[in-house]
Amino acid sequence: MGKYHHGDVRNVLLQQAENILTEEGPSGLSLRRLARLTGVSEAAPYRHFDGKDGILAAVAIDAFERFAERLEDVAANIKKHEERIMALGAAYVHFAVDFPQHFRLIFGRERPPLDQYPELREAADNAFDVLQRAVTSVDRRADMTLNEAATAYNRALAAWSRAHGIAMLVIDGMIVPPADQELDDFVLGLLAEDLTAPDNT
Amino acid sequence: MGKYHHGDVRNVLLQQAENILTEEGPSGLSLRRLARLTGVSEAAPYRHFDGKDGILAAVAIDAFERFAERLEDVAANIKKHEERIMALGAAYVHFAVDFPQHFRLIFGRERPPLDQYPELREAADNAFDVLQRAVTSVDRRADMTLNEAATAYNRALAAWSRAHGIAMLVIDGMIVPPADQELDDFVLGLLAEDLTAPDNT
DNA sequence: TTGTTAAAGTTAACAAAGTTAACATAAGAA
DNA sequence: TTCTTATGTTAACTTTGTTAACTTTAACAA
Repeated sequence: MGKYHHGDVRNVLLQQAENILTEEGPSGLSLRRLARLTGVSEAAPYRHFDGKDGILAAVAIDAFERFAERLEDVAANIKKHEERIMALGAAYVHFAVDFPQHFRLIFGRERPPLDQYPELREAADNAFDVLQRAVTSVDRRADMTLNEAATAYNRALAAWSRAHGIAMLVIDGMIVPPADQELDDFVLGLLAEDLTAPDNT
Repeated sequence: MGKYHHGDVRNVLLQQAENILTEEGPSGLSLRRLARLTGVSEAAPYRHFDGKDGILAAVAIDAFERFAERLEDVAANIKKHEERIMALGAAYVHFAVDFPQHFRLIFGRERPPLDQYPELREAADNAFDVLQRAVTSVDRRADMTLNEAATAYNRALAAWSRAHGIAMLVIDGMIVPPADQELDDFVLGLLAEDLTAPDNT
């Protein structure tokens, strides 16, 4: 009775998986439910994916690519180094807020192990390379001292971890961005805080 | 045949749950397995906890308390305000590294909803209060202007999110602290980075 | 002491999930 | 055409969360 070989099952499954993820997160994504929604038998997904982790990996690859795209867009359009770092941080958080479940998937425990999915590892590495390059591009001069290079690296880590922390806490609802302010401005303000400076005004 | 009322089942279950969590994370924690390990029937845990979420909540409460204790210890022993913020950040990350699964539990999606477990909410609020107080204590003067208060708040958020980001990325293996440096020093260095400063040395 | 009751166990069952095995069909190569 | 492979299907097995129904123990009132 079922239509065999309608040729698009893999894509339909993936799209449905996206939908479920977006609405309910990885925990709501059950293979059987996915199959039912797609109108296919409950074992069919196994013909196209390596079990549940396989599907999650595929979705995560997609998410990484979208993430990297966004960051690249921002990085490409801003010439000044300091500004670019900041804008990247804002874009990082903005992505998390726009696609919280995707963000959680690519950074959380539900993400399938990178070692088992080479394409996933590639997608992840690519996304972080975009960050790394954009943050350190100006600083990576041939005549850098070791010390300077280390400092540039540290700045990259600092920028990254700050953005990441804000992103996590915001999508977890532990930090609530003020309603009367653009999200990006709020983030830029937090990124710019200097904890070593004396606290006047 | 089974010994009835040996009186300590709840505690034993909780301790075993701790063990499993520490070793395998929340996903490895199955109620039935827990019961088997404890040497009790598979439905017994339901007499002591409100299902799986109930057990997770109990473990999370414990984790929050340990977390808050650590932070309080640090905060109490450092008088200078700037130093205290930094030390708190380091302690925050240190806790995450020492108890990654606990940290993930109290901040991740596996944590049962706070609204359904008042004691859990209380434990969470308490932990964050410790942070908030320690970071803003000096700044919360009666004669503060609105602007000054807002700035103090922002500094608290900035410190928190930075520490949180570092913690997350380190326990996820995306940032690897240098082996030749104390973890605390590494964290302090990252916290102190000022992204707005020009990048010399 | 006895009888009652509530707490703390138990077994047995249900539904849902991931997964695999065994079988069926369609498409395309030989 | 026939054979092979990719793609489906159904049916089973295992584990898990959960609940219902029953049993035992401890505590306590009479």
